[in-house]
Amino acid sequence: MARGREIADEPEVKDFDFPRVLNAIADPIRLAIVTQLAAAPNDVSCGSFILPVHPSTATHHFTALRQAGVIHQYYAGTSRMNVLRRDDLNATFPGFLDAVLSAAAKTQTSAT
Amino acid sequence: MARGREIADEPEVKDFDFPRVLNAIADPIRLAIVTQLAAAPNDVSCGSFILPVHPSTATHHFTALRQAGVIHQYYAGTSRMNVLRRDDLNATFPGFLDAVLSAAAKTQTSAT
DNA sequence: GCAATATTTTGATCTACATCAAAATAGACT
DNA sequence: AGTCTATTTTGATGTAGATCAAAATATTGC
Repeated sequence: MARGREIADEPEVKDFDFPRVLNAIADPIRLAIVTQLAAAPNDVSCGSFILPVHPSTATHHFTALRQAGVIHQYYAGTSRMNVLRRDDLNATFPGFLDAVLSAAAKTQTSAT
Repeated sequence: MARGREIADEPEVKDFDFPRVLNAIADPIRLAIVTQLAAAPNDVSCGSFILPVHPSTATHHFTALRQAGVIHQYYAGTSRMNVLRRDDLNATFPGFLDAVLSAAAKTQTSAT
């Protein structure tokens, strides 16, 4: 325990809003975050993503994903770790995440 | 024939760009257009959609959907008809359209 | 050709948000 | 406490795009 404090503004599953989720992943940078996170075997710290933007801009994108319910974040030491909310998304929007990931893999994201 | 002229800026299937498709349907008005179109038994004229925006704004949204490859448009008399490019989308992004439609049906679009 | 209907184009405005830089904060370690 | 690393917050800027109103265009039917 005490692995790290939770961030409080993640929506519960019952409050998931589909347009908001769509808007969150529609941004190329954020789609890159989601695909890199989905491909990683473990949780990923913010700084480990390969993104073509300034760290402060990346924070903004992580916040958008988190507040839409796409990712979960927690502190681990000085790093902030990111987890894809696969089960929550699958339960609420069946098939959506998988379809997005396979579609994104097909087209060049160009935001790496 | 001469059922109506085609509009020339619709992308071919091979040129489909997933981030662009995502961005197209991420707008609440455009998502409403897609869901209403998917639910309709026949092709739908622009004026038949129930949308909370000015007609000239609707035109802008139809253009975004068309240029992303989500819809096909053709003239029929004084009306412009809209068709969802189901087969093209399914072929390129398998499962994506169905997942979006069922997810959109679950959450209130609020843009009707 | 003229009128009526449907849609688009143009022009203008306004807001959302993606971006960066610099300063501030948080935790780990010595 | 002080330093180092990681990330966020604040502040400022710039641009994309959502919106409406008014004028223009297209097609049908008289």
